[in-house]
Amino acid sequence: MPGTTTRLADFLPYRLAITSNAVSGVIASEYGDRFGLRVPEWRVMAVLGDAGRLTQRQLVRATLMDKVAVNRACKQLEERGMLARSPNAADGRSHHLALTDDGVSIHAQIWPQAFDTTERIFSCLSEAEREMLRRTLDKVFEAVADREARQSENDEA
Amino acid sequence: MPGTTTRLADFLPYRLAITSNAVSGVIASEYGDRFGLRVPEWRVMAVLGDAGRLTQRQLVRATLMDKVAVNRACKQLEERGMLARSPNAADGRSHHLALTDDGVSIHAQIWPQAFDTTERIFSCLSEAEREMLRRTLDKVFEAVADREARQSENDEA
DNA sequence: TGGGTTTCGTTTCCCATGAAACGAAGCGTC
DNA sequence: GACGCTTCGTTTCATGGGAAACGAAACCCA
Repeated sequence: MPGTTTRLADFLPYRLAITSNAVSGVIASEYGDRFGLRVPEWRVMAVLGDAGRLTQRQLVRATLMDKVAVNRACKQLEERGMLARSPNAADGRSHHLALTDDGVSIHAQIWPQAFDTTERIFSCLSEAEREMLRRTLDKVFEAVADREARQSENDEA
Repeated sequence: MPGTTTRLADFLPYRLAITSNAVSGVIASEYGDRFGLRVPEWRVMAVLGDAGRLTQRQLVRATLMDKVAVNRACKQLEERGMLARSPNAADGRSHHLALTDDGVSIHAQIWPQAFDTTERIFSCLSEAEREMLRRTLDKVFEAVADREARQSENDEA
C-alpha cells in the first residue's frame, strides 16, 4: 500500500497483528483444506504427537490455549477418532489423552506439510533473519508474560 | 516454560501468533480501560486523526479491517460523539467521516498513551532490534499479500 | 472422618468477527 | 433514458472463542 504512511501503519503492535493474522490465515486454510482441522485442534494434535499422552491441563500449558478451547479441540478429535481417552489412575478427575493410530498417521502427514508451508511463507527471509525473528519474538513474549505475572502478584496483595 | 520443547513451541507461525496475541492483549486492555475503545474503534480513530476525513472504503484500505468491522466501529464512534458524517458530493452512496472536536481531543491523548505503552512493552529490545523486527515483519507480510494477490489472479482465470 | 478449599474438566452464556445477502447509488453501453 | 453490472454501505446470520458458573474429584488439616 504505497503512499499509506499513517501513524497506525508504523505502529509496531499493529504490524505484528496484521502479519500474524496473514500468516495464520495461510496456514489455517492449508490444513483446514487437507485435514479438516482448525487451529486449536491442530495445535493439540501437534503437541500430543510429540509428547505421547497428556491430560488437558498439560495441554493447556503446552499450547497456551484456553482450557475451554483445549476441551473443545479434544472433543472434536475424539469424535473423529484421532484421539482416545484412558483413565488416569493418579487423578480421577482427568484422563490421559493420546492419539489413536489414525491420529498418529495424520500427525505424521501434518508436519511435513506444515514445514513445507512455512518454508514457502518465510522463504523471503534468510536463515539468519528467521533466527533473529524467533529470538526477538521470544524476548517480547517473555517480557509481556513477566509483566502479567507481576500484575497478578500485585492483584493478590 | 522450561523443558517444554515440543515442535509446536519451535514453530514460527505459532510464536508469531502467541506473541502478537500477548501484545494485543496488553494494548487493548490499556486503552479499553482509559478510553472505552476496542481495537477496531481505536484503529479507525487513529487513521482518521491522521488523515482528516475519509469514506468507509478508504478506512478499510487504511486499516486492513473488514468493511463490516469498519462500519461497526464508525457507528460506535458516531454514537459516542467522537465522529461525524457529512455528505459526500462526489458519491451519494458514501459519507465523509471525520473526528469531532471531542474525537480530536481523545485522539490527541491516545497517541502519547499508545507510545508510552509500546515503549514499555518493547523496552526489552534495542532500537536496532525493533527496526529489524519492523523490517522483517514487513517482508513477511508483503510476501503473504503477494501470494494471495497471485492466488486471486488465478481464481479469475 | 468430615468440612472447607482448591483443581480439573465441562457446560452455559455472551460478545466479537466475518461471510453472505441485501438495498441503494453510481457507471457504462446501447 | 433504460438496462445490466459494479461498488458502497448496511443488515442478517452463523461461527469461534473466552468468561463465568458449575459438578466432581482431590487435597488439607484439625
